[in-house]
Amino acid sequence: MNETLRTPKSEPSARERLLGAALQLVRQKGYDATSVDDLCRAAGVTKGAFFHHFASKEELGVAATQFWTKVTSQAFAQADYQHFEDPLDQLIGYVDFRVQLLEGRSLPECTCLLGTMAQEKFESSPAIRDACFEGIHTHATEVAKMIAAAKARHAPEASWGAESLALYTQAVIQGAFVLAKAKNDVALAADMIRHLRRYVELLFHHAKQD
Amino acid sequence: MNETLRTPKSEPSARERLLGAALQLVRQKGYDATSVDDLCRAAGVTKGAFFHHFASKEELGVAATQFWTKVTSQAFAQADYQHFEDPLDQLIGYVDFRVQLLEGRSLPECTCLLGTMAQEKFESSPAIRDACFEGIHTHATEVAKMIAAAKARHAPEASWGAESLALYTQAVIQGAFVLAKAKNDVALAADMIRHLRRYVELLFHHAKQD
DNA sequence: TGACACATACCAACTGGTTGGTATGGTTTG
DNA sequence: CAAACCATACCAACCAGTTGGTATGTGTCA
Repeated sequence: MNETLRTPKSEPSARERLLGAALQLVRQKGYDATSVDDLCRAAGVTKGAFFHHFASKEELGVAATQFWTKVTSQAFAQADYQHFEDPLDQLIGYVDFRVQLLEGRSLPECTCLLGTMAQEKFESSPAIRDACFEGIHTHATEVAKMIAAAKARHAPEASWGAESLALYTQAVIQGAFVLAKAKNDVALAADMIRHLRRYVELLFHHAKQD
Repeated sequence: MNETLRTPKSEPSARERLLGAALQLVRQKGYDATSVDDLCRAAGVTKGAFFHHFASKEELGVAATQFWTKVTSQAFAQADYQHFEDPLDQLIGYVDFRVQLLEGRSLPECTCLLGTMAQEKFESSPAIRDACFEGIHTHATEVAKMIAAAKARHAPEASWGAESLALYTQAVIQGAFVLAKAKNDVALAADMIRHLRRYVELLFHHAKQD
């Protein structure tokens, strides 16, 4: 809870190194296949340090989702599309940004920790499942704000809901990752997200023509 | 290779029982978390039988994807939408059918083995990854046939490709499963797939208005 | 027809290695 | 000093895979 209170400027603490290793390894190998020893090795700490900071592997899993949400939300907060005036431009800009995030990255680097862990642990660990959904929901809420504003301005009578569409954007992105992993081809994910872009455009064009 | 040559009418062989158990358990607990002992217990056979039929756990994983593809493709072949005359009606009917498949089912029962395994093993097992994509690709090709026919009749000038859209339908469905698992709510998946339905409608309505 | 050869299907018990987790002791820091 | 931090050594449970064996065919040839 009192994170990063100890090392103001120096290198990250063991806890943060473990969390960083978790973001990498879990996306690469999956949660179950990533052992505590793997995490300790990658973080350069021992098992004693691990269980000093986390009561269990599951607790690290939950903490990793929160760490992920913190790190990624910072990246989105600094993206260019945030400065667009028209919320519809912001929304389209967000979708394009999601495509940009794929460029030059390998699959483990550009895919989502939350979707990976949720898919694997939804039954066996409610704590991790809920933590994953909370992270997704947090992000989707930000997207829903843009959508709600764009809807108010451009399509106030539309039948679809802003939150539902926001969740849909996340579903498409998660599904794009699944298919990209299966084909072992990041470009496939970009192709899928471009369909999402077209859908958003059609939703608003369609509304305008009403 | 010479499957079910031995028991013409009686109960399924150990091999098929193991594959059936794999469809259930892997969707429920994931591939790594499903041990060989788990599979043997569920199938009512011993470990010796397991390794008589499969050289390794990975080989069972590959066989399970093929078994899954066989079973599910039969279900789609018998669905009502196949008899619709207009290929666009078929396509919409297919999407609606995917929603129907969710009703009254728990998450492990209605989600896709291929997406689950691909997400988990895409890095650690190329054999399983490729087998998953083959299954997805096989199904997507069937969907692409409907889309291509619908496009030829209703939107011949459309800029999007039939195969790309077919893959997109699968991406949406996979992503819907991921989010549904995270929220632990099958209804969310149905909501996502209804967005897909709207997208398809917009694509063809839009083309008609050109 | 009967006997031998061989393959398939399956089982119980075991093995070496890995797993998440613990017990304990030492070191740094406020 | 006391608390936070971290290392070493260790454990019982579990893992995929192996072993040596039995039971039941199935094809072949005298």
